[in-house]
Amino acid sequence: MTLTTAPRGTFDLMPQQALVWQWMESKIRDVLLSYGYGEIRTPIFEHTELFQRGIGETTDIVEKEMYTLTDKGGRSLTLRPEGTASVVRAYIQHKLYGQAPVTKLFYIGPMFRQERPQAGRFRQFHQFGVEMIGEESPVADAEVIILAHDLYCQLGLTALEIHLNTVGCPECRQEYKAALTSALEAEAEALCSTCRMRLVRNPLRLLDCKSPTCQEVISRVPSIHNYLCADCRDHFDQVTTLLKQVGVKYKLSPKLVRGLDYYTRTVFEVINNDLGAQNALCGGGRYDGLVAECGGPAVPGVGFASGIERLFTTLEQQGKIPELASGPQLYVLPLGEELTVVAFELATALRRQGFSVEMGNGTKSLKAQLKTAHKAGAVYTLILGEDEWRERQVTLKAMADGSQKRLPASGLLEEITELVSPRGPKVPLREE
RNA sequence: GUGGGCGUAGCUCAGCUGGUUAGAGCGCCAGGUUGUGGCCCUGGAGGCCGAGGGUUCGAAUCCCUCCGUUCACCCCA
Repeated sequence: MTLTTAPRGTFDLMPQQALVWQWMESKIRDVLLSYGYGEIRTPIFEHTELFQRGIGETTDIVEKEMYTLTDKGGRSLTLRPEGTASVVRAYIQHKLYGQAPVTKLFYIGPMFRQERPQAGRFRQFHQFGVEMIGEESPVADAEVIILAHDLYCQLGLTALEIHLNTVGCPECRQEYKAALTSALEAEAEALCSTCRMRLVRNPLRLLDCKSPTCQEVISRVPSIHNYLCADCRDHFDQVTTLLKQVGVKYKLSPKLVRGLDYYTRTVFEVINNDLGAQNALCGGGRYDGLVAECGGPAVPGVGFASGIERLFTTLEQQGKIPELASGPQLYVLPLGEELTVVAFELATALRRQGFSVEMGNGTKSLKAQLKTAHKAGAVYTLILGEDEWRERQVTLKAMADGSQKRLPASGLLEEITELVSPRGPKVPLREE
């Protein structure tokens, strides 16, 4: 059983689906490149410590979701559970801060978290994400949010919500945390057990607890917006102003805090409410302390990560996945075993001219082979039967309307070139 | 890690309160057309009914255990 089943929470992408993924990936790359982001490909695993330091020791990801292994040299390595830490590590390692004031990078690839799978959640899943490092202006926050918005628009998606909030800087957040804690301690009895834990360890995370009784208590608690310092207040106002300026709609979500420790000031999510319980298509925000925390200079950063499986589901729901035909241009169809060799030569010659060509099994009937060609989505079939081959001719049949005509094998290439253009590169003919 | 649903043909699923050789649709293969696909008709192949144990004269059906899967909680993409 285990031998013939992909591990829990993982899946195979079969050829038809892989076409769709290639399509999504190329769209994503097009948009990100046009916004000035360069692709970075980092290792799929890193030193465990990077994630512990970067993401935060008390986060769920680090506490219970990492795939960690010890290699033969005794090093602790971890399959990356997210992309930002690796990008920041590479940024520091390659001293990109010395090359330009602002660095704009994107990544796309698999991530790994050991959680129980459910709708929209996998153990190996795929994300793309952007990181803009070195820019502290709110313009950067706005650019990143608008990029996410525009990218989804480019893909044809509608009815998505942008949820926006700020979690302040370490200073004003500390004040807010204190206020929050004292406000909640009086009512600690009414909170759920995990929230009572959070009250001590990370009171901010308590805000988005889904338990109705907790929410009832939380609804009476002061908002972080009353505790922001002047700079954070100003920063957030400018972000919202910029979004309004370019007509990007958002919802203010004062209880949005996000689960990774590195966020400062702006945090946001893009939500698709039709996705089920795991409805975040993308999440991100500003992380002004992360680069320093990871051993680099004190430079600010902002970015987001977007789930590709969830993007796929959303595209599917909204009917935005185009037909991606994959049938061969030509289907060479020999009748009888003797002509199979001739057909094989012909198919090879056509492939070397860049045409996509499939070939039938010459021991099967014409009818059976035509059926196969039809199912494969062939545009034309080339029938190689004894009758025509006696005169060194083949029958070219258009599958769309069934029309067909005989052609001399010698002039075949010219005829075909007029009908279809090659999909692939020409292989140079070898010199005799 | 916790809880609920579901595991029957390649796929989607019937199979009532246990009762002889386990079914349908789609797909696949072949034939109806001595060399012509799509539509139609006919036939065929294909199942240790998730695995193991138990109850019973008898289990796909009832009970237990395990495995897988799915949804939800926690949390997140």
